[in-house]
Amino acid sequence: MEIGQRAGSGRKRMSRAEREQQILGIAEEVFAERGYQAAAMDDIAQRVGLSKPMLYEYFGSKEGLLLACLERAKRELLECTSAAAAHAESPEQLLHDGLLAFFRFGEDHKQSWALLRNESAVPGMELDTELEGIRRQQVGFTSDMLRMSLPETDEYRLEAFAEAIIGACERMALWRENHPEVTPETATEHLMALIGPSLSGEARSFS
Amino acid sequence: MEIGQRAGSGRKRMSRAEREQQILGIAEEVFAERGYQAAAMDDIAQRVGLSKPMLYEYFGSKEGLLLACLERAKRELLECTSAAAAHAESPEQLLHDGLLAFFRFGEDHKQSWALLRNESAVPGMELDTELEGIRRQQVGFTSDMLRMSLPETDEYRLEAFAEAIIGACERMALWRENHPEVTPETATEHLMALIGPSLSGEARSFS
DNA sequence: GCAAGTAACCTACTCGTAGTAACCTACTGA
DNA sequence: TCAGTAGGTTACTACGAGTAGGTTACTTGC
Repeated sequence: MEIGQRAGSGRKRMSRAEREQQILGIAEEVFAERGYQAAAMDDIAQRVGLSKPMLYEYFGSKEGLLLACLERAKRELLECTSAAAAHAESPEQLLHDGLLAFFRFGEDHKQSWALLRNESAVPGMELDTELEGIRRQQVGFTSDMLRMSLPETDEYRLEAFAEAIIGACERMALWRENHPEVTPETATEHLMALIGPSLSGEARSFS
Repeated sequence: MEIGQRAGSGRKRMSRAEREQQILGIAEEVFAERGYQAAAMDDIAQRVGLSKPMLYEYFGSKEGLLLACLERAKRELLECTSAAAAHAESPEQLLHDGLLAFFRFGEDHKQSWALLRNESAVPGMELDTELEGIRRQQVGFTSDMLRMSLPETDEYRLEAFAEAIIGACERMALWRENHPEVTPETATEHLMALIGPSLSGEARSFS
């Protein structure tokens, strides 16, 4: 069957961990700039300077590769926001700093953000366990911040609030893309104006 | 080249408009149950009882077909919410009724909702003009509701609030899928508790 | 009633890309 | 020095989006 075999001759061999990180970086780049569908595995492999089957060896499938990228990006985002909120001095400022860090993340890590904003472009089930775990962490982290402001509130409502706030953030981040004049500071200020009042004082009940 | 040609013999011919609606219905079904990627044009065509090229004749591409489905679903959603809000008697109730209608939509139109919740699964640019137009309408409609509660507020902030609230709704609707015990009424109550306070009285400013 | 025109529809392809089988080679350590 | 293995390859298959080019059935003017 005449199989040629000179291709890898001059190339550098890397350890699994090294390659994994290198691939993730390049894949994030390609996914971010072309979108999930249009990004071809062959293309990614070529940019890495490797052949396609290696990508499958490392990540199992195209979806698996995307998932790994998303996971890394999400973790980064979570780290940014929680780090920023670490030195807050009041519950209110805690939330404020977290929001601000979130909006700044989009500007400081354009590539990761481009990936995350299209997250749902992942094809089949987004019920990936690993990813869901990080999502839970986000919600948990947000709930924790809220608990400072609303100590008497039941957990269920806290979680609902957390989901709502995360959703609001995501959508506002998207909105900001069409309105470059809206700075992270302004966006944060708007959001604080919307949800701030309910956090200072008892949340009222409408039934 | 021996081209066969008995396939359409017993089938009904339909006018363009008729077929279009029929195709949209079935495509929505297939997209909703399998997701965008996994849905095959051949499969949709077969269920319609038509051959694939006709789908391309009518909608240009797979993405075009999805877009048409989304458009219809979004219009339905907008109609539901605006109809529900029509008989409200106070600004507060206006918002309440709109939110409630939104959450109920997910239960009453499961199929359309399944489509909308995966909206971003549309591959390339989601900058489709038609779709963007409907999105603007949603934001506009929400802004209008808010304007009743916050007559003195500048338009920019109203739009920001609208985007944030829509985002919060979407995310809470997703959250509800993992928590079937949360009724539309409860979800609405949570959201009203979160954003209600800032709508009654002057929105404060954090700087 | 019968062309001529057109709207609706078909079969049979091409082509790109995800994923796989089967094989190779450089480095490691006993 | 050579067995074992981690890292790598080429050359496929499978499948689905999109297309070229032809056919059937309905409509309309004469």
